[in-house]
Amino acid sequence: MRPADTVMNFSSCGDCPIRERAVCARCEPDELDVLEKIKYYRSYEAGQTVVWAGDRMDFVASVVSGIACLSQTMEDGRTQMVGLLLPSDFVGRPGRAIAAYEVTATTDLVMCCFRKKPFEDLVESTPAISRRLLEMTLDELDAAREWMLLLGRKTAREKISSLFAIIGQRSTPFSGEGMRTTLEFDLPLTREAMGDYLGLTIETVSRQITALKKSGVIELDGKRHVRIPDFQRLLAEAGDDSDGGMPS
Amino acid sequence: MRPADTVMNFSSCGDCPIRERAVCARCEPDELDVLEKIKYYRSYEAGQTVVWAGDRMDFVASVVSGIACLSQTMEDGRTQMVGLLLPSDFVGRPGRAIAAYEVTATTDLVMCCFRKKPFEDLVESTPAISRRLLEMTLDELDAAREWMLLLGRKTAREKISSLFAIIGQRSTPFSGEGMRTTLEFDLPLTREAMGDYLGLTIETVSRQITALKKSGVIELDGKRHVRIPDFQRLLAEAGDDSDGGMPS
DNA sequence: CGAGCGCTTGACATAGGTCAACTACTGTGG
DNA sequence: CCACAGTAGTTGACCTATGTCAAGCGCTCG
Repeated sequence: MRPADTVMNFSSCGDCPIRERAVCARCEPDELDVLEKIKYYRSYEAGQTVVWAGDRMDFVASVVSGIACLSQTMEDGRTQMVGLLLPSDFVGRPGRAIAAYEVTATTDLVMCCFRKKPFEDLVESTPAISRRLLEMTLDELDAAREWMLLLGRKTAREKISSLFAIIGQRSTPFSGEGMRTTLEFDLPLTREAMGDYLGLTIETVSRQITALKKSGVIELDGKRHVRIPDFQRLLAEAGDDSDGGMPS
Repeated sequence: MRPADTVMNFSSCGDCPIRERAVCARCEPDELDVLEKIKYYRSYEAGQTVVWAGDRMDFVASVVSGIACLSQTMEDGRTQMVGLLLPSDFVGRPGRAIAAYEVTATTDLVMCCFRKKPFEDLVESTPAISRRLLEMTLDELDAAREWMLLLGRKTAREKISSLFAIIGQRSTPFSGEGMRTTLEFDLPLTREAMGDYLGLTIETVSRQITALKKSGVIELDGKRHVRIPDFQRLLAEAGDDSDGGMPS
């Protein structure tokens, strides 16, 4: 089975949908020209594995569209997601040849890949890239630490609420109009992926979603479509001090 | 009460004990000269708070000696440690004015501080610093993700074993001689700090330590001194695939 | 139609949390 | 030197949130 032939209705970095937020966001036109030369696109179908932990990884990449998961697995099969990669997020570590985590496509996925060696050289020579990379890495570190609080100290109900708050906020991109009170989105994750992300079993995920529905915090339309009638209420359930858990 | 007057038996960057690993590790002598001008030392006693979450923070710093903890607290008081800062680790985020986490001195602590604005300018103008900072941030991100697996999926016994494995390895600095089978160190953390780090209560920490002692995985001398007769056995108890949980 | 997958629900088990008592130190003041 | 109080840690009894195991539903695909 071949990678999905995702429609790509753009051709050059200038029209790229993640131009403003990806690792190349700060590049000047001449720097983009250099990037163009070493970049190529790859598509994956939902469910496919992009890289296995321990594999040699000869590229780094930006997520262009779709969602990818970064996860870690213990010998006995317990797994923990350690990152949820949305469009513009960066995959791979410059300077490391072997992938530390498994990367899987959760939905159909398009990535903009750069061959590793040339990209590493560019990081060294192009401050616009290395600065942006540092900034993005610091953001990821903050997100990871936020997640540590969730994993270590929150209850199952708070965990689910937090996840919905994050997905809700990120899937209503820059609707700057303050915090809209009502919100609607499709869950891009299976119950199992949610469990792996939250450190819960699939059954607990299911039960807590049902419970949140019963108390009116969320409304479901089918299994995947979620409506949040009162976003502040959701944040309260998440145990968050009103910022939805995404420090910037 | 004033900060502890810790003995500092070095005076310039050239003799600094963390010269090889800190954010300044890659600097040339002339670059160090610039750093010298904006640096100053601060000491804290065990237990003191270095910065409160939400406070304005006008410096960034390297830990020179002692141990600091980074932690996050929810409104109702639940707290989670999100970082254990050992000598050479970096504190603060360039580009951010407000501290996102609380920083406390767990032992007596000496930090090499840089005023924030001049340091940020240096990061922009000195590739040796920005590169090292990126590298250190990526390492921290890896450590945070390793910790997410621990918090989300490990049992209490595995958590304690993992913590001991990490402290054990880091406190036997570069004894390159492979993995010595036996190992000995002092715990720099109270039971409470361990609980906050591992997402456990103090009682569970205590019980699991007792249990590990009973099964002969560890030996105690007083409350704080730990001896590991068989390090491989400890790693096995930690559920780690033999690397002690510190990817580099 | 049957198989398989994603999800839900129930009954039950248990790891870890909670509450409370107790020990062992350590420092303070009389 | 002796209370004394305060801090750090341990242990026990009990409780509950979450995991485990098992059954079943409602899709979609072949």
